[in-house]
Amino acid sequence: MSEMPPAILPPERFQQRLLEWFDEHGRHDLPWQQDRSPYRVWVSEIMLQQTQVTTVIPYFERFMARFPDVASLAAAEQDEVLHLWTGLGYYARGRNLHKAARVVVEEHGGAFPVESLEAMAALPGIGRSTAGAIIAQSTGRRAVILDGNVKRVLTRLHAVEGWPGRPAVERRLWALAEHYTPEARVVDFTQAMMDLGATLCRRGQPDCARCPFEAECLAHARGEEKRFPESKPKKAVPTRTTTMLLLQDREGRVLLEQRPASGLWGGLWSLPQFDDREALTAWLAVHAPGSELETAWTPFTHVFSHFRLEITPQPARIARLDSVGEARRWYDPRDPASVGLAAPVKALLASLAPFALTTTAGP
DNA sequence: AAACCGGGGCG
DNA sequence: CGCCCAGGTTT
Repeated sequence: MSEMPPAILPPERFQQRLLEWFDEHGRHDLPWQQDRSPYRVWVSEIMLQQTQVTTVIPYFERFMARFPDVASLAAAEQDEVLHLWTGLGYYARGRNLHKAARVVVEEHGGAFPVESLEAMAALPGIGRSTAGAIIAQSTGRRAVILDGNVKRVLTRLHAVEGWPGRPAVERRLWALAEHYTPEARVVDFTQAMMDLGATLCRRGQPDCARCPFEAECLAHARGEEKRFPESKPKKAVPTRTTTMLLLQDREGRVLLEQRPASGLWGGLWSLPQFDDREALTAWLAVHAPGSELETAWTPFTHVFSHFRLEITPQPARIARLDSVGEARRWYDPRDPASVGLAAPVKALLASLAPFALTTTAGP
């Protein structure tokens, strides 16, 4: 122990008061609290990473009915696993769950390596906190957890400044979690910390009046409980620009390109994109000679989570194009093919449809 | 509409 | 390491 966190309450008193609260107000009859095998705890923890308890319960029950143990899960086809995951979201976690089951069977003889935090955390989809939760809940051995609920409780109790995603803040929170975690009754203690965060120390409307730590909570003393944990600093999002080619043939059909399988708009169909007008005209000269450029449309902005994309639509006309090659197709706005379209492309094509009709019907 | 969430993957 | 991502739910 290099640096002791400031002791608001000695850990023994914190534990005692938390467990008293848990005995009376905690959740004791969740499906994964019966028969706490590593397998059942693991599946529940992975499901709970992304979804609330009430939603998870029916998924958990269906999952256990079909895959009662790690061997049956490892033997299954990935498609069936993902089928049972449908609606939960984050399908990468369903895939990791399946992968981890196979690792447990093939490399650990079918038994979860619960004697080793490192071995647990090496399994796909299991990090430090989830590894700690599985070990604590399934073996009762002391292990520390730090999920979103625990982070919220600890940042408020100690008024920990800074976004918990920052490594320095996260280290502090792990030290605090270490500090408070007992040797005895670890199953109840970890569940109690999560329950406290989920039911009283909520993000939006914390119920401080019922909290066993109302008198000690530093954030509450300052009247600032809602300020903790600090939210992720939102950085100024950069703006990128692109020119999209709206190449129409005589019938008003539009040339589309399929995006690479991974990355932004992976596998979706989009308009041919260029950094600027010069790149676009150069491409046209090679691939669609005889095209006539029309006046560019007014640029508009499509917002992503991490950048803004300013799109300049550049319409052009061509009499005929002999071959469009692989990963390109003509798209008829009046008879849309059922393909995935990038959102702004869909909007552009929709705005195009009436225009195409009038021009083909006109003189 | 924005914030949230644990771990994986990438530069 | 620092940053981004997934994708459905909550606020």
